[in-house]
Amino acid sequence: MKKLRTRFKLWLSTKDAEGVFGDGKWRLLKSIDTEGSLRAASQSLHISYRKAWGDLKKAQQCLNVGLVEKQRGGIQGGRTELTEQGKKWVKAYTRFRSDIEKAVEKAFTKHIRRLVK
Amino acid sequence: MKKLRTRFKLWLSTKDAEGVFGDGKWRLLKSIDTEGSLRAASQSLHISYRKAWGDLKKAQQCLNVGLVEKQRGGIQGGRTELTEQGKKWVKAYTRFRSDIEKAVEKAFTKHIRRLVK
DNA sequence: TTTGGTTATGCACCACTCGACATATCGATT
DNA sequence: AATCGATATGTCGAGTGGTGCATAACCAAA
Repeated sequence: MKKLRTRFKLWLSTKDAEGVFGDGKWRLLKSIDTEGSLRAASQSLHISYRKAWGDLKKAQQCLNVGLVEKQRGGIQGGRTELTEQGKKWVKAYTRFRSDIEKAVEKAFTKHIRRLVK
Repeated sequence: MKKLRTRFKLWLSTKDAEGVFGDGKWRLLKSIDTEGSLRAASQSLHISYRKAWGDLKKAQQCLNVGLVEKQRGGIQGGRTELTEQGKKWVKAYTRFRSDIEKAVEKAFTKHIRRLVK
């Protein structure tokens, strides 16, 4: 028997929209926070700017929350920063995700490991 | 703020293959157990027989475990039943998944709910 | 031995997602 | 006002996974 590893995906949805927030958008927000711009964040994550921009738009629209503050123009072209709300979301989701990660490992050990042996 | 719902996907992988077991294959095994055939199981789950067959093959090959016993021919055409190992997998994964489901709800309440409020 | 419903498997097509482009717009600084 | 790099947004093509045939093999019962 090959060694097994757990995998999981976690996200939030509304009645109208699937995937309004999840690991991808969480990583995006974190990256925006450290990089200071949407473009730099997308490059850092190795995803297209197009996708990053779409994801961010979707999250903000569906959650109806201002996660970031964007600015266009200027000599640096522009910037994107997390709002206080955005930072709160990152923190909360980080803890949320961490709890699940631990639970997955624990449950795997408890229920699957012995079966696989 | 729209009401949020948690979503998660759970699966197991090896170094060589992604998704050797997970919610889909778990549901498939459960359905095989109640339906008695792969065809009936796939119809019950509203997935194509083609996919069900492929999923089952992949799980058995990658886990290197005999999850089902199949029989072809006969007046009823054939049948597919879970082996003891298959039943053990279903039970173990059921408990595994249930633990995660509870953890997700709990963590959501703890970390996200108040933020959304 | 004919039949019928299932397992077995390849292949073409389809829907969906994402990435790559192509532009357009913005605006503080020079 | 000219510049420069980021935001904003549509589109088209590639990759992926699933569906829908098509077809073969199987075999207990009639």
